[in-house]
Amino acid sequence: MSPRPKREAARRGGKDGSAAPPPPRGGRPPSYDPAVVEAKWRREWAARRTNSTDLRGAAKPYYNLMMFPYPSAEGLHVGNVFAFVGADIHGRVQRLRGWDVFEPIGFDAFGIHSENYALKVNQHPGRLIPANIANFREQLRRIGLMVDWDHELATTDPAYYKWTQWIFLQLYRAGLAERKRAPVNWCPECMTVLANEQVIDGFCERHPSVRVTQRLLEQWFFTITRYASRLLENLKTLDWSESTRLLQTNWIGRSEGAELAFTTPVSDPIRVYTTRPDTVFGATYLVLAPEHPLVESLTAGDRRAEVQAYRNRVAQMDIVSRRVGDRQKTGVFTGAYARNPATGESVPIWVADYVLMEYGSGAIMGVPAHDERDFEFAMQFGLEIRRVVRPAPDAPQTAEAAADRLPFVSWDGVLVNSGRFDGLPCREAARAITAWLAEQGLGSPQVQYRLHDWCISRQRYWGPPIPIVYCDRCGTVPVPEKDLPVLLPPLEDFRPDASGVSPLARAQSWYRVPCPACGQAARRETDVSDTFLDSAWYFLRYPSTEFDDRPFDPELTRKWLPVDSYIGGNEHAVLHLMYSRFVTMVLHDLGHLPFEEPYKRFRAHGTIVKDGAKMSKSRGNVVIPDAYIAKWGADTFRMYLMFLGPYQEGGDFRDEGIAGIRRFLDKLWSVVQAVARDAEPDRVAQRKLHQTIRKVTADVEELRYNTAIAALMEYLNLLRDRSGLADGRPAATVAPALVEPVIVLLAPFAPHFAEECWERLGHRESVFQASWPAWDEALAREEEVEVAVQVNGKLRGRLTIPRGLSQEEVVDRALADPGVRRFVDGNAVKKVVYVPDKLVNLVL
RNA sequence: GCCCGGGUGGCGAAAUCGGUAGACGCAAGGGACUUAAAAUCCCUUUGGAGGCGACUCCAGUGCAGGUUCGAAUCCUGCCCCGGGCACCA
Repeated sequence: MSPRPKREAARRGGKDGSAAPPPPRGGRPPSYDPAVVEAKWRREWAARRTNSTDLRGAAKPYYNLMMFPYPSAEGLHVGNVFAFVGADIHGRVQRLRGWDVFEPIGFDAFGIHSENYALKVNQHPGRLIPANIANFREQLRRIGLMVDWDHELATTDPAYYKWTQWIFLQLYRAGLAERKRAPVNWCPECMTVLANEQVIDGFCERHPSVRVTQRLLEQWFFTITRYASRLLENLKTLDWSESTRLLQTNWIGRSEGAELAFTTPVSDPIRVYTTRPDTVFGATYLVLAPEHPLVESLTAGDRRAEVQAYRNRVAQMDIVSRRVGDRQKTGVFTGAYARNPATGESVPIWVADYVLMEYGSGAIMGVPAHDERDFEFAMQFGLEIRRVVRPAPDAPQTAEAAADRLPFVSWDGVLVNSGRFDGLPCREAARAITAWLAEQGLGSPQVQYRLHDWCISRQRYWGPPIPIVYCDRCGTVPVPEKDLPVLLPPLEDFRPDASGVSPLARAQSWYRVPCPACGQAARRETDVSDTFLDSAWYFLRYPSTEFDDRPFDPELTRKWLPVDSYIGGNEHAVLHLMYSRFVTMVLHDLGHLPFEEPYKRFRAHGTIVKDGAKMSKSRGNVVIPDAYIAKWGADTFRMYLMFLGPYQEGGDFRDEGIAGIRRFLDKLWSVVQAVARDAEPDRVAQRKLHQTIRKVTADVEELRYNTAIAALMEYLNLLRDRSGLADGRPAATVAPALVEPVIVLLAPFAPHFAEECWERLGHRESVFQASWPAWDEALAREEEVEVAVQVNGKLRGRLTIPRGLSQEEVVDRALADPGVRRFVDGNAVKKVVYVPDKLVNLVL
């Protein structure tokens, strides 16, 4: 890499004399040295406080948020860089357009990832995490983000998690935090609870030979299900990536149906939820989930042993393998019967684990003729299969209808064997039957959601303690707000053990406290809360990091929130985004926030693969950003990441490709050196410049960074051709007006490079004080256009014509073209299709 | 199984409203400069056929059909890849 000659820097008034480059060779323009330029501008930005936002004084606030990283020991991943750079470009564009942009960052430093890593390297997370954060901070600085470091935060900071605990208390007081018994995955080898994602086909992900078991533990839940319909409805009003909206919609999983009552002589009626009340005449049995509370009282004396054995077996199975869908059906008959509310017949009651207690009422009616699973179950146990729907005669002839085989599950059918409802189409019948049963008090329409309550308890060490105290006299007592934060004690031994309770349960001196209500000896909650609670509100904290007496300042919050732009990965589409929406809604309902949706606009970025394959350590194809930045410079790396594919889809990182971006910057650099005040502005280049401004403006708006960069390259190629720089004419010069706007357009992508060029072009202020260039439609307009000539839809020639020529004139000229005439060949033109200034099609 | 997204040159990709397919970049080949190399610059580059040549023709956007003056783009059916959900009644 050839350094820039001193002479050149001195002539241009550059202040940077620190490097001592060798003299230039062969009179070629001095080349660009990113190491020098980038170090210089990092210093300048810090010294001039270029990226610090005046939160109180801002006239046009714009909150540009990116998903804060988990500070791993490995350091910044290329996926992080891709995400942050894309968001940073958006922020910088908005700034150039005159907004006061606030671009904060922080660290999501609590959680099982950090803790497991700490266990692996046998170090305390309390010492590990600050080192990781320091490393991340340095890496983030090096990629040139416009981050306002005055507002950095870390979720592990007591000044932060004090307010995470405060939020728990708000939910608790609002009755939205409940303690209940729930099953968890337990790995006997790790001696810890596993998330569902850590269980692979029933085995522990870290111990492939160890079967995961199920344990029942008392846990804290936030009842997010009460917000299901609101979370769903609001989605329609948000400016979010469609893909993200869909993921959330499916996750909430709304379905419409009915709850029907099957009465029994020995217990309360059994309520079942069904989306197909039209098939109730075909319900030939009932199934209860093994955990269903009525199983006990229903089971006949001689069936007890068998039913109990079955329930025990299921209880021991891990949650994940129980839910594998293609497993053979199992079940056991209770010996009891219930009355089908439609037919009045007695149907047998079974217990089977294909019915889940968490959904609906934990009981279903078995309609084997019209449900895949029920069909399979009935075949397995020889239960009656009664057809009550036939394919509708006028319905579309689908494969299913044509085969006319059971189970027939389509809605496109008419009822049979259903008494007075025979002949009704399914949809109509569903309504009519629900209404009929409702009259008798045996049913009602019902909406169900698949969304589950949010379990926030973690039997782990590395998280914020849940601020609750248990007292024998007063029961569950919240820690008073004045006593927050409940500090996480610095336990040396934070290893989980076989007991299944948090390591904090071994810290007697910590958990033994007087009850806040009565003063008697009591015991702290020893579980910590889920990391997703930390990240559910961090965007509220950024503007208010200076305050230790409030989580978020009302005035600043009103001014800066909700977030104007949030860019992040779809891997957080459901959990993080759903939880932060929920927490925001609750805080709004409690009067703490003036808005109920946290993110006005959300865009999901894509993922980067390497050489066509997913990056992984075992494949050895992980891109380490530092190495590329050291070799090519941060600006080149940033731009390459944005160039390799559409931002919202991701792309394929290939080592060979990055050189092209560097060549582009090198060429632009030499063009900047050739700028001369007195140079003639070239009309053709000027037109292309205005077209480029127009295109880049439109592209960055939609995050189409790859095509924006392509447009800049195209312009540079033309400018070099027009000015004679391409063929190395030593005396070639370029007018400033043809270069300066390009530096501004480029600045969001390559901020250090643009600053340096801007300064060399004679500007004192940062390029980010400039404003986004405007284009002039008149100057951008082409006077001559090329029109395609088709004969019968096939391209037969091209015409260059003045813009706006009439159809007749274009047809005349087309027919005069010998290449076109050959194909017309004396035939009459029957029809002409003319798209002005674009295309003419002669139909013979 | 269900719900999304995608399939375009040797490669990453463009084509924004149904209107000239392959912009931009990489790689490759050829050339210029150089004692030489690197770097740089220029030219060629979808496949096939024809012509000394400027060029011309045919085919072509996963596959098979359809709608249209005209389809990468819209419709129907199918194949493949990626992601999400997954016994949710």
